[in-house]
Amino acid sequence: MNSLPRSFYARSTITVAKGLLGKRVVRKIGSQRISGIIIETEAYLHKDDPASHAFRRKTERNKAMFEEVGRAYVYFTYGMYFCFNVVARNSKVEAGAVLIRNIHPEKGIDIMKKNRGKNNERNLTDGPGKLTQALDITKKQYGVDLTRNSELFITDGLLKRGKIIAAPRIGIKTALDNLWNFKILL
DNA sequence: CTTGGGATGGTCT
DNA sequence: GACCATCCCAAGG
Repeated sequence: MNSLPRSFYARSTITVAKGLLGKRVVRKIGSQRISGIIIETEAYLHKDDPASHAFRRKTERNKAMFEEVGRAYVYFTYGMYFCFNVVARNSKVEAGAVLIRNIHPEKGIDIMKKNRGKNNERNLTDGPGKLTQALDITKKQYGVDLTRNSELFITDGLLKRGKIIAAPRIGIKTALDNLWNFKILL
């Protein structure tokens, strides 16, 4: 299965956030392969989104949000966890990214359990900090090109259609009337 | 099932 | 010096 092309990510951030639902995240580490189906995402925009890291200005941390679409934006948060985003925006705006919040584990479940230090399959990847732990995504993956079949990429999934639920984004205190958290019913 | 507090450190003001 | 796009565990219903 081939990676999604750059053009997939060169659309409005909200469109891409919805479009990523049902797609497959693949992590290759040596001969090991871990994968899961994306079931929850969030869109983060630019100047019109006070909850976004890119709201104020381009900085060392958020610069990926302003650079090439289809690459990974990884950041460290709460002193302990990494969050994995996909850079996505149309040509009219300067910054944007989609946070991957929840994936349904597919391949490499034993490796995920080992990476997480947990055996409970239910809590393996159902949160942005949990799935980066399970897939061993850290700042080393900052800026990785997700359109190439290398260490980390995204392909078409098996899910073609499903009902999408929009809700306020999690863990933020502003812009709560923007329903930019998206989930797909399996 | 839900709630609340602590862990922990980079980033921005 | 304050703020986090979080998670875990323990305690209560």
